[in-house]
Amino acid sequence: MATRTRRSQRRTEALSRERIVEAAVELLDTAGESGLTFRALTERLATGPGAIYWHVANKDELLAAATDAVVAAAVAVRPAAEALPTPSPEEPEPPASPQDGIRTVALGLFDAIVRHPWLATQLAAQLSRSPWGTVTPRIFESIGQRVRALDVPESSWFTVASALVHYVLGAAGQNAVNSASARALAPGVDRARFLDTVSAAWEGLDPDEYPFTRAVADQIRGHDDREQFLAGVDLVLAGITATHRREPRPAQE
Amino acid sequence: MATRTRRSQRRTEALSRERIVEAAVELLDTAGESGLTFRALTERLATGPGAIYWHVANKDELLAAATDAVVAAAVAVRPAAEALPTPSPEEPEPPASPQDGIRTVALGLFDAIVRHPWLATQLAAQLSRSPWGTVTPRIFESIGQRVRALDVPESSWFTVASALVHYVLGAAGQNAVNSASARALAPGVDRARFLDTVSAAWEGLDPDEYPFTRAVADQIRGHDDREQFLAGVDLVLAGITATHRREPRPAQE
DNA sequence: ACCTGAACACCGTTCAAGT
DNA sequence: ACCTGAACACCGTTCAAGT
Repeated sequence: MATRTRRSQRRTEALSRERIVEAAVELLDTAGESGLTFRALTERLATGPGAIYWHVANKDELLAAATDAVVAAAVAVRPAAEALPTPSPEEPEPPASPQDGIRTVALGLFDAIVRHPWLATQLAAQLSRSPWGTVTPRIFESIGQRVRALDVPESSWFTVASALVHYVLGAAGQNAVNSASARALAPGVDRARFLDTVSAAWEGLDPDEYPFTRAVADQIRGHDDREQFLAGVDLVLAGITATHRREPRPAQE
Repeated sequence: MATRTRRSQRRTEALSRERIVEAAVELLDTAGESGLTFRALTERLATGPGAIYWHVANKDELLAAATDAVVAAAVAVRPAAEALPTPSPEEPEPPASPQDGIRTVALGLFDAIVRHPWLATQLAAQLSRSPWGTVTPRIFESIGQRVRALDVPESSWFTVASALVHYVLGAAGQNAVNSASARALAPGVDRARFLDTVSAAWEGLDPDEYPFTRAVADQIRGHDDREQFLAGVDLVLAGITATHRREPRPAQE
């Protein structure tokens, strides 16, 4: 169907790395990870594979660029909820707490993964392939700046920021795709029915091997992904304040 | 080189799903994710592709099975450090705290990812593709059983266990592969030099955009992955006990 | 400097045919 | 029931050739 859709409509705009990455993200969003091929890309951009390879080294680099673009947009969000020191010095809104800032950044990443389900896998791949890339520092910095504003000794900045980033990525990665896979697996089925399916599957597990999972199976039914994600963030935040109190409690070995 | 290594040595053993998965894990360990192909697999098993497809539906299922096998072994570890109620009722060792149990399970997964770097990406892929698969319940159950032993109200079991699992997967995924990529990227370079490279790269970032990352760049130099991973686990554990105290503190909206 | 498009090596998967 | 292996469709990547 749609036999050879010629997309020569706007051959006007010159090809650029930016346009290629943009097309890649669109392709990933609409067709999934397996949908991003150089063939599909050339058709969409009305060009040949050689043209793409002029701007991008290979597919890995393209995936990294797509991931970075989406992450950059996600962590750069400075919503109304969080009032950072504004460029315009007038109207000094009451600055939000660093905790709220962290919640905001975390939710930004969470929502980004919901919008772009492929991000979960790509994030893991990117972070593991090159921690010195652009993706890691971007996320780390965004969280870290808020950690600095917390009451944490400088010697623990790295550990605390890392813990937060790790939780956010782990949770966003798993939680968020639930909603996506609910859509993907059964297009007509809504979220509630999807959760019912998972819940039922868990209740069907072996009672001897999976007592806990079975016990909480019904808690999954009504739960809200974002709410639970935030509850986890708060848990980590509570751990930070509990661990790094005013009085420097020496580690009692 | 090694022109057509015939592996007909032990054509004796019959092919089985188990042997295939085992070979797949070995291939992933030695040759990386891109090294696992049906061609390499058929050569290693001295068979044809059709034989493999008789036991395994497709590559995705094979990857899922390989992931599950490694995870099962990782969370099943019951080291001497943690004394669960033993099958043999004599010699009742002092039972370890649930916190220690959680640390043990977390470290087990951490170490598994260090030994099998491909696990980080696969875990993200597997968890996102099918939360109703075997991998998620396995990890969830292992952590959850220890959560139940903590002083947490039942209504929070699901949230608390999820938070722990998310941190562990996020942290293990990112942290662990650092050591692997250090080896992969520069075979002769040891870990200390690798950390130096990352640290130097972070120090070279834009001072305006990355003040925090630059500030902690030198903290990365001497840090121990496992130690930091455990510090994060303790942070979450501290948050759990701080949030769920004896006196049921009503949420003051 | 930027783009074209045929060509190549390789991959996952299928299937008629064997035992 | 289990295995063989040729064949197919498709993929990432290259490169001589154009402008």
